[in-house]
This record gives sequence, C-alpha cells and structure tokens, in this order.
Amino acid sequence: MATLKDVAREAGLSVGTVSRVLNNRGYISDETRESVQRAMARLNYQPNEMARSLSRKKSSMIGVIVPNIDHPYFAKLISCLDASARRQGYEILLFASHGKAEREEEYVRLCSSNRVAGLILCSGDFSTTKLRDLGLPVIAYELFADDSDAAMECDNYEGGVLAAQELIQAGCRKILSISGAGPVNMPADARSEGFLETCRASEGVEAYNRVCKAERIRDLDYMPEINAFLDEFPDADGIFAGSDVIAAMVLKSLRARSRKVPEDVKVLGYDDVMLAELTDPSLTTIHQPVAEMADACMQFISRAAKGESIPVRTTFHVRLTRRESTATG
Amino acid sequence: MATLKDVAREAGLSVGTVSRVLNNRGYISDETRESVQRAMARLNYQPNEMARSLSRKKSSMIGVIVPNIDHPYFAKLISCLDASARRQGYEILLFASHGKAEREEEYVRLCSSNRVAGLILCSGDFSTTKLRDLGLPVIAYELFADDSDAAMECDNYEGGVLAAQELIQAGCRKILSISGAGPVNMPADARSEGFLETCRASEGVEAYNRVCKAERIRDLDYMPEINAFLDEFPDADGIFAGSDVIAAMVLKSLRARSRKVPEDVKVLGYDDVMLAELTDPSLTTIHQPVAEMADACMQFISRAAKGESIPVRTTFHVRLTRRESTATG
DNA sequence: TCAAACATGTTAAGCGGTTGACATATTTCG
DNA sequence: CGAAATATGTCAACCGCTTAACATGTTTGA
Repeated sequence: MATLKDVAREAGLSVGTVSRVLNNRGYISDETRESVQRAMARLNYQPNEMARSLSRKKSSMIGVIVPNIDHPYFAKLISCLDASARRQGYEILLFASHGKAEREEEYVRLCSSNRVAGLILCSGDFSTTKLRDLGLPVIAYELFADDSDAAMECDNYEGGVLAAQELIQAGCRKILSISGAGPVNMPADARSEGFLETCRASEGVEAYNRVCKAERIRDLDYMPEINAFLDEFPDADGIFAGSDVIAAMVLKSLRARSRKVPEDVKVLGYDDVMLAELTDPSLTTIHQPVAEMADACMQFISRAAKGESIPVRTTFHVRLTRRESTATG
Repeated sequence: MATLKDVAREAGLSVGTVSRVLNNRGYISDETRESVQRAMARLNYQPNEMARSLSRKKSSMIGVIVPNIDHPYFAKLISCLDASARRQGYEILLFASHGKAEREEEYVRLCSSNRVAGLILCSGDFSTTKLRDLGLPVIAYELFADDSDAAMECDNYEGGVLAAQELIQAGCRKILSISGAGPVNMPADARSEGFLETCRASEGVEAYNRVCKAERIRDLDYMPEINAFLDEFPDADGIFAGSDVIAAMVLKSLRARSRKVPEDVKVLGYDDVMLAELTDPSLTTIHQPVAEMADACMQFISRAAKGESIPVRTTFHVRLTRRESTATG
C-alpha cells in the first residue's frame, strides 16, 4: 500500500508539500495541489489513519457503549449517532455490554486504548468511576456518571407525568406500571416516579408498580414477568410500559387473556420507535427526541475537542404521541 | 497518559522486557511479569492501540457497512456480529450507507484507511469493484461482490420455495409477493424467484410480484406502496413479504381494509426478527440463522488474517417458523 | 523598490509501540 | 561439566504521518 513518501516521489515533490495538501495547511498552489491529487489517484493512495492518529494523539472514532444493539430503542439511537457522527467526520466504534458491569469497564478501557475522540456511554452506572482520568470527552446518555463531561437526558419524570395524565384522562382507575429496570439506577427510573406520583395525586386512582428483572435487557424476553404481573392484576384498566417493546409484549399478553385494547384496558408505551406504529392497536407512547439528543452528543464532543466548554447537563422535553392503544369512546 | 517507557522506568526494567510481557513473547519470569503488571496498574497504563496497530500494520477493528442500522434485521445482524467480534478480540467500526453507492465507496475507503482487520459488506453492489486491492479480507454478506474473499448467504431461493409451499398448503390461490428491493441486485432477489416459480408450478395458483422502491430502505416507510399494492390486488388471499417489517406493515394495511388475517388472507414474512412475534397475529416467517452467519464471518476473517484460506461461498439453510399469520381452520 | 505574502524544499524529531540482533547472566539437566 | 534453556538488557530501525524550524526562491502591491 502506497505511503506519503511514495506519493511525494510520484509527484516529484517533498513529503512536506504532500502533507500540506493532505491537511490543507500552509501555502499550496492549485497546480501543485492537483499534481499531488493526481499522484494519489494514480497510486490509489489511502492515508494511514493509524499513523495520523498516532501523530495527532487522537483518532476520529467515537466509542459508543450500549446495553443491547438489538433493542429497537438502541438501534434507533445508534442509527442517529451514526448519522451525526458522519456529519462531524467521526466514525463509530460500537460495543454492547449486555448490562454487565465488567464488560462496560472493559469497553471503556478499550476505547481509551484506541484513543477515541469521545465516548458516549448509554449503559451502566459510572457514578463512582473516575472518567476524568481518561482525558477524553465522555457523555453520559441517560445514565448516572457524576464524573462525565456532559449528561444527556430526557425529562423522564415529565414522561411519567404525561403518561399518567393520558391514562387518567382516558378513564383508567386501576393502573399498573411495568418498567424494565436497568441493572443499576438510571435516570429512566424517574419515569415511574413521575407516573406514580401523578396517579397518587389523582382522586380515585389506584396505581401499582412492577419492575422486570434487570437481566432481561440481554435477551429482551420480558414475557414471563409480564404474564406474572398481568396475572397479579387481572383487572387493571391501564398499563404504562417502560418501553415500546414491553408495551408490545403487554399487548400480546392481553390478547392471550382476551382483554381488548383499548376497550377493556389502555396501554401506553415509551420511546416511540417504529414498533409502536406496527402493533395492533398501535401504541400511544412517549416520544423521545433521539435524533436531537444524538446530534447534541456529537456536537458536544466536537466542541469539547476544540477545547470549548460544554453544558454539564442537557435535558430534552418529551411529548406524548397519541395512537390507538389509549383511544376512548 | 503513561507510555511503555514510563512503565519500564516505574518497574525498573527495559522497554523490551515490558513489551514482552505485554505481548506474551519470549522468556519472562513470573516475578518480572507481576512486577510489570503492578507498575502498569500503578500508572493506570493503557497501551496505545494506534501505535500497536501502526507497528503491526493492522488494527483489531472490523469494518461493517450496512444499509440501515435501525432496520430490525440489520440491528440483529450487527448485534450478532458484535458478539462474535468480541469473542475473537475484534471491535466493530460501524457505517450506515442508507443504500447510497457513493457512501458505500467512501466507507470502504475509510475502513481501508483505518487498516481494519477485515470488512463485512452488507450493503451495495460491489460486483464490479476491485476489492482485492484493499489487501484485507472482505466478506460479502448477502450481496454480490465477485471480488470478495468470501460470500456469505442464506439459501434465498429455498426461502422463497418454503414460503410458497406454506401459503399454497394453507389454501391460498391468489398470491402476492411484496419485496423490498435493494437499490441494486442482491442475492435476496432469489426469494421472489423461488417463490414465484413454486407458485407457478402449482395447479390453480395465481401469483403476482410487486417490488417496493429501493430508497425505502432509508426510512423504512413502505406503507404507501403496500397500500397501493393491496389496492391493486384487493382479493389476494396470500401475501409473501420480503421482510418481517414489510409483513408487519402489510398486516396493518389489511387491518385498515378490515381483512382478517389469517382467515381472509394469510401473510408470511422473512427474517424472523423479534417483531414477528409481537404483531397480531404473530408472523409465520422464514428464519435466517443470523447468529451463525455472523459467527462464520468473524471466523473467516480471523482465519484469513492467519493466512489460512476460507471458502469462497458459504450458504446456510433457512427454515420456516410457523406462527399465527398462516394458520388454517 | 522592497517588504510582505506566497510557494516549496530539506531535515529531523516525535507519536508509542514492535521487533530483531546481539550481549550477558543464571539455571537446568543429561 | 558443559550445552541448552531461561531471563533480561541495550540498541536501533521501523511503522506512516505530522509538524516545526529554517532556507530559498518568486510574486505582489503600496
């Protein structure tokens, strides 16, 4: 594979000049620039990014650690991160922790070893981890990490409140919240808080809370627990699910119980992923502005790389997207 | 950030010895090994992978190019690739082409620039591209690339045949195939071939074929075309969808038309992703052994890296997973 | 006309780790 | 006992690119 030196020889110029063309630095005549570009084309030259990164002491990769790639929410998030990354000239180095703390740590180490330009953590609890030592911008996406450079969140409490209001307005009086806890505390836990507090503040509304086991994030098999919860509350007339995936499974479980949605019981999801439109009935859900959040992550990393300071915490509003699963009348 | 030299100084040893410990090479006493490890721990040393890669002229990253990360099938594929990659000590550098040829080329270039250890192409048509020049193992996953080191496929024709047999056995006589073409020719096109040929070889069965526009892969919004196709064939009693996503949308469209599945019309998907279990009715679908295929990809890259030769084409069987959408009686 | 600005070259150090050549000890064991 | 195996050190080249320092021209323009 051709090197800078080869290109310089081919173009009859010095490596310095060729490097200047490559990096758009210093004075270069159009003529020289073109001559260099032609030489590069002739040799099919591809600059060695490893060497450049080594020299610059920073790569153009962004580490992304999620619990599960296969989960529609994270798939959507990764997709948005990818789009924003490309726009800023970054690439994505992807890792799935499957909710295991030791993997999360290992992947952080790996990213650090690869001298990524930034790290986006979407999995785990780093509230006690010394992330500052890494010497690179770290963004905590919907998780606790006191030591991160920036926390990126939705207003989860608000989401819970919106969900509760919707169900109550739709006439539900015995409401069950089924959330899929992470293996650790996370901002998303505030959803059920907001939800339950709103329910409890409401006259004549009973609200219950059930949480699926943390390890479900690995294979997304929430069904056994959902079935158990629905057995426990066979007469609930409103269900708030912690994600659209859980909501879809709730629909399935209710179907098996011949309970009609939304007639007998209303269901509300969270995330607003494609799945929410494809279920029958389609899911009313709390929409998270994932694309905007992903873009903000990348912008922040880009700015942090330039030495600019970035907000320590950024919170986005969520909104309710109404579909069939909470329809009335 | 500490370097090898720092570690050597800290441990009172030479860089050569430390490097030997790091790479598990040559003679090292347990005592020295531990002393080095302690020094590394004290300094919180993280080997610089850029430098190692530069030296070794190869990174431990695998480039993966897919059309769309958000598509459940590709999300599943990426998830499996990630799992296998980690097992072999590789990381994943991920790119979404959104079906655009110029991006595919750019990403191949980027991977090459990053000197990835291998490249897995799951998007595009590289049948005329000179991939050999890249000097790295390239795997064509369900796409045409004559110049790749290995083609990884399912028996798509078989999938079409299985689908046709299922619908015909279930009593369908006017059958429509709706596939989501890629922007280019791809092995998956054989699905509808196998399907149509099987239908046409069957007495009294009418079969039609409709293809969604290529660019739908970008936003996965197949609905307008699905609606048009179902308007065109309002009395079809069997529908074979090119993916579970399309099948789920077909279900939705049929629902709006008050056509009961499976009573009035049977629907069959492809891929067997989580979505297939969550729709109502759940989807009979053609199961692809994605995990096995992903693992084979990584194994091959690993072997190719050792200079071993790998099969130029590997084809996996598919199988039918029967659920509610084709139930009879 | 003369200092900037422009254009290019040469040289060399540095990024951090790998690797091989070669030198020296000390152990081990047949 | 002496050769082989073990254990470590020194040194230097190399991977491919960046960058700064410094030199040397050629244009420009006030």
